[in-house]
Amino acid sequence: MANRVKLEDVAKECGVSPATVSLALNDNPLVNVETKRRVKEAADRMGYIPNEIARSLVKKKSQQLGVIVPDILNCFYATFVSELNRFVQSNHYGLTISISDNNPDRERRIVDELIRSNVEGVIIVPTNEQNTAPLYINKLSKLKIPFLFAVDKYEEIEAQVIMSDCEQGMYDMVTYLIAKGYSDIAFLSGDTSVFTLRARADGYRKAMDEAGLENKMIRAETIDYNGACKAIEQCIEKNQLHRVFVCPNDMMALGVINTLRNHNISVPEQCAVTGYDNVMFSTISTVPITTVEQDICTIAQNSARTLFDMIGEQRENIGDKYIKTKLIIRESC
Amino acid sequence: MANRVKLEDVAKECGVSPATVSLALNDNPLVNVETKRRVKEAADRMGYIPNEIARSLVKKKSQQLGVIVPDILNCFYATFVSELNRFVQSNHYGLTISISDNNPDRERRIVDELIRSNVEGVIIVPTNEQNTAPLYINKLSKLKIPFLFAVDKYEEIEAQVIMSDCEQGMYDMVTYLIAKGYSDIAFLSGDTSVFTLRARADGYRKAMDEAGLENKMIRAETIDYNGACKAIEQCIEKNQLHRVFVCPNDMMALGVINTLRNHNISVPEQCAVTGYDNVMFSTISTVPITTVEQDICTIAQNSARTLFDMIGEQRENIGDKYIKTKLIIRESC
DNA sequence: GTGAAAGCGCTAACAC
DNA sequence: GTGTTAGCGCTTTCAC
Repeated sequence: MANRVKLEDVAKECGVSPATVSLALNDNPLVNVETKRRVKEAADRMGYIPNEIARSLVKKKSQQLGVIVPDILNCFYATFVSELNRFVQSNHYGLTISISDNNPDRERRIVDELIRSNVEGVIIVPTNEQNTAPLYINKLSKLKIPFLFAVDKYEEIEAQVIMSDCEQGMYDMVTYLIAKGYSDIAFLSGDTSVFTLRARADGYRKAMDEAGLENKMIRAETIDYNGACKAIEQCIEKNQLHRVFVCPNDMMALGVINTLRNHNISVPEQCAVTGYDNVMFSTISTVPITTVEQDICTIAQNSARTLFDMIGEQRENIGDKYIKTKLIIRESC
Repeated sequence: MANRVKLEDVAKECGVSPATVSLALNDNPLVNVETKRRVKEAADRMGYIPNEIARSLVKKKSQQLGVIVPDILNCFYATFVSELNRFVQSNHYGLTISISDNNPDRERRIVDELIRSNVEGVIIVPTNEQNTAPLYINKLSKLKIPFLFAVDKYEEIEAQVIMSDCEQGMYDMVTYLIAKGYSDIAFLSGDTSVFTLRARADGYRKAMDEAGLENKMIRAETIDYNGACKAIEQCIEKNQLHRVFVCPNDMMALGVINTLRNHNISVPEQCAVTGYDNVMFSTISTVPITTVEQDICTIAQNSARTLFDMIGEQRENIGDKYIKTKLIIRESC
């Protein structure tokens, strides 16, 4: 970062003032075409690279957005970030990607860092931990830095949210299963402190209740692949299998399928299984998994667009958005 | 970014100069303890947040590193980024994560952006495309911005590289298979323009040659799940199955296993299968996959440490590092 | 111990 | 059309 060619050097080389160089390089129409050409040629030849830091300082605009995700190893979040990145880039903004490691405290510190580095807006994908009233909300509001929550939400917090309508998605799934003639439908649940998960359970209950069927909740220790495997092992031991196992995510569905198959229980013939999210795993399973797709691209694009709107118009909350989900029917049920 | 509390405001509030506030807040021992306390209290009370952009400008240090990965959806790269992030953070640096979408041109543009934003060093995970002599190398060198390649490399380029010893890893795997008594061992290959992939094929050949066994290369159109499925379907059609299918990555191994099982060919009894990388998929398969683990954590940490060294000591290339791999034996062979 | 002053590299009025 | 000037918010000599 030392001894770079700067505006002044180019100016001297061309025998004009730094101001003219600045205007020329920014294609200001006021500058004479010939001068512009000369300046640009010189800048190019001298290997001039503008210093964005200096530029940001004077413009009071960093041209950067921040996004915080709990975990980049989770395909779901990774897809979100990937889409968001594309969209933000195409709007000539930069995206600062931060990882909270599912730690609310780390999330808070990241917000601080983002503020210090002058991002113009922040998209927060909540951790899967309870977080009643993060103080950073106040900080961001006070500084008038637009922000919103995406993919999931902290229920107690009043703020713009953009996420899937997970309850409806699960309702659609269970309704479909019932229409197909199934009635012994169990739901693999887990820690209910996470909003989206509770929403999925609610969707299941609603559909079952409406059909007059009995709710059958199976509690997994963890809501992941291993948790599902263990839960099903127990069902098998106790000889309490159900005709359908509805899972709140695809990883669990995969765990259920693999465990059943390893016990020579055929899917979908003896037991049907469904997932949620439509991540890559759901196609890669030995039996492709019927699932509910969250339109993560739309969520990402909507988040970015909304944030840009908030930045431009100083508009605050424009009302939560719940993005429609889509039933993906494959062979596991 | 407007109307924030700044150093000057805190100075006025405390009746001292901005210089003193700056020193106090940075815990300079020259400042009187009592003054320091007063200043800190005021800064805190007034909600002062330092402006990193201004600070970077004057210090000529951005306190940021940049990393470029081809694709954040790939678990492998995601793990790398995740680890790198942790390590960089703990060194009080920020990490700018950029995604090249496997596009050399985009990679070049990102390097430009990183330079403009004054990162102090860059870690590049190459795209899977040929890239004989990216010009950005010269740019970075000329500006004395330390950089290195990690995970994979562009063969034609002279630069610091940190990656797994993939050839040795595959050699170990095939040697193990041979020792186990297998002899009809086929290798699923694909596009050989990628260095790491060619290295794996080389490791296979070396081990087979040494044992005096016949090389059996099967060419897949793409080196992913679907490519592997198709390739195996063809083998089955032509009735050309082999006793062992060695795959250059876990996704392909999974494709092979699922395809075989869907044709009621048992793994590992009738056909054994091996993977490479030890990503999550390899445990999640119906038959846990025997694979070669790339120690991605070590690669990430080594990359960061080396880059920090280069930044600190203006040291250039310190010789390539090839990280040892590890054979992970599971049930697929 | 503290303050005054200069300046990091750039932009944006306002002159000319 | 182009140059002059005054900062953006902070750090860092160097006086006092």
